[in-house]
Amino acid sequence: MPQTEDPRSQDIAAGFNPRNGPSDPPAVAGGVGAGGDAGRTPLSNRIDRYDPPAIEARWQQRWEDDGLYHARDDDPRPKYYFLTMYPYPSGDLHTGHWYAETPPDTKARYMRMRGHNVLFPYGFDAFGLPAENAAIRNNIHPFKWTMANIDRMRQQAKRMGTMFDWSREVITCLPEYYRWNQWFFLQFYKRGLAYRQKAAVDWCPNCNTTLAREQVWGEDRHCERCGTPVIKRDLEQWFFRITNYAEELLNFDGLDWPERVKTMQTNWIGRSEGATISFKIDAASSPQAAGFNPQISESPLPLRERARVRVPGAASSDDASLTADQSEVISVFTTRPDTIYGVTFMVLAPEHPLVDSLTTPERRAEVDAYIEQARRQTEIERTAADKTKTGVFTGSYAVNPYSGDRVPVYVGDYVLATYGSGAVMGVPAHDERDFEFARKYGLSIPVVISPPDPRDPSGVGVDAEGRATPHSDQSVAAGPGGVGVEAEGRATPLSDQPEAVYIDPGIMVNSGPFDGTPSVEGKAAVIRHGEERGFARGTITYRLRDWLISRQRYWGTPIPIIYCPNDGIVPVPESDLPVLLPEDSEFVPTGESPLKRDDSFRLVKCPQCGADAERETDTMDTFVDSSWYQYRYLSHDYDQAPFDPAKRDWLPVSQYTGGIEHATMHLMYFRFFTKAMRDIGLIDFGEPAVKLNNQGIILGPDGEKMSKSRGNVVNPDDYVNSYGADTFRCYLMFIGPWSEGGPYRPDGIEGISRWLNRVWHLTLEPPVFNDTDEDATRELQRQRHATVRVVTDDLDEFRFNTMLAKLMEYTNYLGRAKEAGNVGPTAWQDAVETLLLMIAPAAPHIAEELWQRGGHAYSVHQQAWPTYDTALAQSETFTLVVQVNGKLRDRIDVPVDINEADATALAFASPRVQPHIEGLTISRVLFVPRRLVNIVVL
RNA sequence: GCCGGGAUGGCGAAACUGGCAAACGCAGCAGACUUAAAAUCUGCCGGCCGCGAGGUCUUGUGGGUUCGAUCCCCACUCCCGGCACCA
Repeated sequence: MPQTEDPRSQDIAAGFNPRNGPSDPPAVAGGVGAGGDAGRTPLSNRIDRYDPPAIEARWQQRWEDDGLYHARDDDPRPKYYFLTMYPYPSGDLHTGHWYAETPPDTKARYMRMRGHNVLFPYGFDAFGLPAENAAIRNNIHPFKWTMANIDRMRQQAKRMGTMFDWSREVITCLPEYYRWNQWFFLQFYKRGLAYRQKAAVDWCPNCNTTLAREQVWGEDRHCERCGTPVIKRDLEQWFFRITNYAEELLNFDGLDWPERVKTMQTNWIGRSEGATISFKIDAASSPQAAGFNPQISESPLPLRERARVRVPGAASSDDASLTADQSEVISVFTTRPDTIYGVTFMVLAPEHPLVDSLTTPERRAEVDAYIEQARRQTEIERTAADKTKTGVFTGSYAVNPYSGDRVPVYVGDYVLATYGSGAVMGVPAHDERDFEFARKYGLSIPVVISPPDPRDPSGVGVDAEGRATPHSDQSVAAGPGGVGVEAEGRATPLSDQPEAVYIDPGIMVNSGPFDGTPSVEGKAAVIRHGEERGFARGTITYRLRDWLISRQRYWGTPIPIIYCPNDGIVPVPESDLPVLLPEDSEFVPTGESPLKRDDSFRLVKCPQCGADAERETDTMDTFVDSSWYQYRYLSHDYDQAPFDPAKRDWLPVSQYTGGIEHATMHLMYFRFFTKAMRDIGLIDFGEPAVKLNNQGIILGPDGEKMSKSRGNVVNPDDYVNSYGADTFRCYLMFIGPWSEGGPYRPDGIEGISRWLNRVWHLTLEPPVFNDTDEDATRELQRQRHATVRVVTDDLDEFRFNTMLAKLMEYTNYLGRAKEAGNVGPTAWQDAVETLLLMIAPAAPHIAEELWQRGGHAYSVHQQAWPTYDTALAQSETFTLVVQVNGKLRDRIDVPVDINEADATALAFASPRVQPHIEGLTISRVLFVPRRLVNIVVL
């Protein structure tokens, strides 16, 4: 048994004070896990006390022996694919797993009782760093470590009493699984969805690997897994082109997903509408003859490629016309084309490929030094929002294609190389960053947008009629200490220098032909103007970056690529898959993947020319594995394709559940993969899961994240051993709304335990029936129907806490009815049966036990969910609330169908109401059927 | 800074579409059972005033709408999450 294999749980249990503790021998000895047929042995000797460990072990064995939870492909009932995020096999099934998995199990069991053929599979996300770290630390092979953990966790998971269909289990580190990761990679490569590129990428110095942008978190840009701040490194890496789907990923039509997730993904994708505008380099100032390096100007701009420029309505999406001659043109992306006449400088990111060629000889030393210091800074230092903007002049000028202004070109590290085109136009009057930059370097700050409201205190340039007035005199020269590289072109006479930026919409001023145009319309007008003349175009830019999947680690899927001196990048032929991860690689804590030093893996012949070649030694991000695992569950040993197309009618996933922390990681990749699979032709739908529900995070009793180092880990085994799985399951659901999570409070579990004990005794010790009272019997029936209604609604909506509250209320009511002994025996029997059916999803073991002991046919989990009749659920009377001026004054029991006249009459007749209305004028009387009467007095 | 979500008894929480605030449970108090304890059962359990009947206040703060507001609107405080020099 797993609990005896785990020395830790024993240690902790020793100091634990359970009700059915070790010193308290079980009522029936030898029942626990004694044998597979224990559940089939009729219980002649009655267990009079509720003994969860004995009951639970027995039923778990029986269910497994019977294959009760195997989902059958040919079952005629409507299919319902219920998926819960599979766990990483860390070695211990902890409270978080219980919290993530037993409430969904409750819902899945409920759906099954509602008549669906429910597939509820489970598996293990088996590749990943911890296995490799354990290998380095303890000299255990990651495979052994992982498989041992899986064996252990599988046993622990079975104690949860879930209806997981273990016959479909998926383990991602097995070649039968990961060969399909490689197969997907090859399909993606064929279609340009997988590509290799050198880029400045995020590197975790602790995990010794690159990370995807999604896996870098927080203000300090730390590794999502280990918390270490990441650094940037220039590396050749493999990417999946998720940005191809940026626009489609913004569309959540038909998806029943939490708003929170949709919002997070929308923000993450970060769509911006604007324009790409080309500024020509002013030939007179450019060091063209000497400085141009054709290699640089011809090298692809990674930033531009990855910014997925799209042109709505344009005939061609090829932006070559804007950028063909990059040596002479700087492209910028702006969301404010309406401010184009306010440009007084340009800033290039230090990594921008034009920086070198634009730097004049006399500026060279300063620019090189600046770039060097920018490179030395960490990502966090560079992107700290409160950092002062810095930059250096390159010596070159660019020409504003709209105004003809000649503006200086700077290099500044506040411009990101990875967004837009890596260059910005500086509009200091209408952009806070540009304003700061201009102040610092003494650049002029001409106002080109005027606030629309003439009474606006900062409102300059709007006349009495609210129309804009020309602003030929708004530009101003440098502030004190300015180094002063002044834009040339138009006159910029002295005037008031704006004290603050104005970023809101307004009226375009000082903007040539656009003067007087509202800025909102001006955006389109400016773009149109530029498009007609070939130096601008409407552009949509996304913040989303392509998914970096290369990992410099051993324990992952080998990327099926060979590098040949003759043929370059050569994909491994599909017939050669899987590329097996070698088992005998040596683990040395050098921070490098063992694959790099494993010649028997690395050295191969080129599949095309036979020359000596090398394999890619990086492995794939483990998020690749989880991007499509739901398909593999359908046919986990199918060897012709990722999944057997004959099983398609399970798809897509009907209900998915998992932690909110995956909103912008797994859940983005998960959607991307399904869309890519659709485009490959494997499936005919574009979203992986119709409905999604997230659970919150269960915290330690101290309200902090559970962690071994904090010592606040709640070990489920302790509670399961003493209270039973049913109690622990229900308690986790009772704590509060499942989507909220929250601290685990160890004392609260007593209440659930008491409740299940009450259910036990209530069921097994029927009332002594006295004279049957018709009213009491009818009330019993009403309570039954009303409870079924509430519990059904609550389960439909994932409201496990209120479902359990209602069941407790019903149990309490039954307790009183039993005490009174005045209900009919048949009605009582129905009432108790219904109770067992309703607790079956949440507390499957005790329900099964009591169901059997009640003489019913096995299994309670194959019964239909109880139905209710709305009419029968309704009471014949209700409590009429009587208010005077909205204040409660009396409550009167009245028939449900009481009419207004009668209700009002009763209200006025009430002795409690009288004193509050006596001598006062009645101004109104309100009657709300089935609710109240409110008497309004003056 | 921007975008979400939230704030209700000693605690976790509930309250349908604007209609009895605090269901259900924990903790606490009192009682029954017991030689005693545990377990179990019963009752009480937001604040203030009152012997009581009852009155009065109360859902983060301040306003508003309404016969009536935990719920809708405005302003604010605090907490949590996401994003953040994204042009």
